[in-house]
Amino acid sequence: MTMNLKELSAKLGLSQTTVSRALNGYPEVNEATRQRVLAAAERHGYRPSPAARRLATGRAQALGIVFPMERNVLLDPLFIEFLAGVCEVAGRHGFDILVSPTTADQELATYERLARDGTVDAVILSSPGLEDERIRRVAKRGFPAVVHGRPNSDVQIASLDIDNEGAFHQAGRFLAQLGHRRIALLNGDEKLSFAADRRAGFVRALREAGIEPGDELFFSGQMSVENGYRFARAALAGPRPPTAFLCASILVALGAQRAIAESGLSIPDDVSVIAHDDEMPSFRADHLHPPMTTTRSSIRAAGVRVAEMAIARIGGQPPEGLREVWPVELVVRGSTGPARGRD
Amino acid sequence: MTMNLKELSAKLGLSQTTVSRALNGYPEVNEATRQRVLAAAERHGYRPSPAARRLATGRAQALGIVFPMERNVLLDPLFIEFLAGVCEVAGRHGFDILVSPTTADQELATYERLARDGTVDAVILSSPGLEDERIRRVAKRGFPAVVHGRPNSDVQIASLDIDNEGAFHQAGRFLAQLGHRRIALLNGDEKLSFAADRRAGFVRALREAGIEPGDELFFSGQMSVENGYRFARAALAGPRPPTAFLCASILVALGAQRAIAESGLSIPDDVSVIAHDDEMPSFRADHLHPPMTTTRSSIRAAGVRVAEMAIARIGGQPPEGLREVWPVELVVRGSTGPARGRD
DNA sequence: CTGAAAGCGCTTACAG
DNA sequence: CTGAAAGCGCTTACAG
Repeated sequence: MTMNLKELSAKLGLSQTTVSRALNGYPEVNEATRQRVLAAAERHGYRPSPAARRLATGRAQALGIVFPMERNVLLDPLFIEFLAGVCEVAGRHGFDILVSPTTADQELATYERLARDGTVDAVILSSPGLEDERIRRVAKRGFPAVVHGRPNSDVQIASLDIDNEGAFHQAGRFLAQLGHRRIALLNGDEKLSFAADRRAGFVRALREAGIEPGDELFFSGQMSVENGYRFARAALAGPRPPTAFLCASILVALGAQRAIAESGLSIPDDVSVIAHDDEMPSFRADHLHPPMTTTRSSIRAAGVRVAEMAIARIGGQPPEGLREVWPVELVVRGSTGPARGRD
Repeated sequence: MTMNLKELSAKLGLSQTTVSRALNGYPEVNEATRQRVLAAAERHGYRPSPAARRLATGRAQALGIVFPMERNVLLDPLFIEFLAGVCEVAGRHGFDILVSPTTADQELATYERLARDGTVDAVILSSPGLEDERIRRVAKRGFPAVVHGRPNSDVQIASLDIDNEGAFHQAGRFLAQLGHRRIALLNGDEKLSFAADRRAGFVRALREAGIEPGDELFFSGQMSVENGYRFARAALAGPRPPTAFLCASILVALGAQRAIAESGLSIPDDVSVIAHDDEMPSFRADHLHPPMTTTRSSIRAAGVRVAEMAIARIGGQPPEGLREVWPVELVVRGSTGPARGRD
């Protein structure tokens, strides 16, 4: 039916061995022979069977991403941008992406299945809920894996994270320098490490500026428009209404903007706003009104780099050299300004 | 190294044939034998090699989704919800999901590769940019495939779409019944069929209500917050400011809300707003202020059903019976009200 | 530079 | 109810 190695070799009057070698770019093949083989393969539309190759070589030419179905952090729109980045690199290298659905209680089992099965050559641990056990077990197997996030420093595993602590430290310091003393933090879910890190950076900035953080200005939860709205509304209605907001995402900021407008306040005259910006094409910080000051880091670029690291690991590169923490840039736009002397 | 069929059979003192049959639930195996085999497999942590099984059977136990990297419709946050639905079903049936990245010019080639390779057992054509050639070629191969969207009626292929025409007809009629005569359509990119269908439904509603659609109230483009803002602003600044907006998504409506507020108008007293709601957990229509009237259809449920259809196709069910168009519900909430007599 | 042959780990007629 | 053997379509020592 469909052209396979055997038939192709027969047509060429060569052995399967030689044809296989010619096709796979082995050096010991006569150049004229190789050309003949390549031409014939092209002409007959020969495509090697991935299943057979996989069985013979033990390599899958695929990257695995486990998709935990209930963990709504990953159902987050951000995930698609990250995936786009991973796909970009994978496509360039001829790798497929296996998105393996799983429930939370089976997550570890799914990783181990992928690792043992040979269904994929490497696994991307893409989730901010970094329970150490999961990472530790994957790392222990020595199976190529890359964490998007921050593993404990004693675990031998490739990883990429952004400097969440530094980002919100920078943002907090900037607001303090503008004279803000009451700054609300509209954070992501602080059970997740990225959000905890951001809080730590923000608190450090406050301390350095001599501001004692008041608990009523801390909010944490899923990064959604409605939480942004709810949190900002609560903050503004409280006993010490903030003059500035630091938001975990553009979506959160969108909700906050609305609450601020409803309170009759304007940005940046009455209230300053900074948001973390993962560079989602559908909600661009520079298209908001006013354009928003952000801590910026492309989550798509992170996907690109994580995939590159995964492929490097497959190629035999050890995890030690593959640990990166990206600095985050503060991009000052129109949503921030000096605090009004209402303190 | 790792436990395989051969070793397991040796330990049991049985042939590979019998062990394989016991494991795969074939009826002709003695029940006692089966129990013994199952127990041993469990005890030794035996997992059959997917590559070997695939080579032997020709089935991959995987569903393919081609991910066109530039087509930003798919980079859309909606895609992740759709994918979540697909994953849910795939997981239940023991299928993996292969997300195959591709560039627009190689899209067809990627489908055909997946179809021929046996890398996947079925393909999900998940994109609103339904060029007929692509679908027609996939359909012609007879390879199991399901379209998320509306193929031409003469193409023999399984498909699921929502009734976009009916949805916006319903929404348009509802607004007209409330007395609105100047209604702005903030549509998605009308080169894509879902958006073209929505426009058609809306125009039909206008005609039926005796309203001649004024061109300056039609807007079309990527469904983003900023487009919602830009379009609504332009509409409100025009010579015939609308008293109602029909928006292609919650994101678009979010932008429109903001433009409306900036114009000093309030919802629903001055202006009514309806949006199409794909039920993204991060932007819930009922959590907006005021809660938004929507045409509602769960894109995640669509993912679920599309995956089920794909698996049915793999099971041999012919495409003829697998064509569904889901009705869309109009959910009336607080963002719509009677038109003020300003006309 | 080329080839014959074994092997990757399963499934499945076919025979008993 | 069970087994010996061929086959799925590749790759890769090993020999020449």
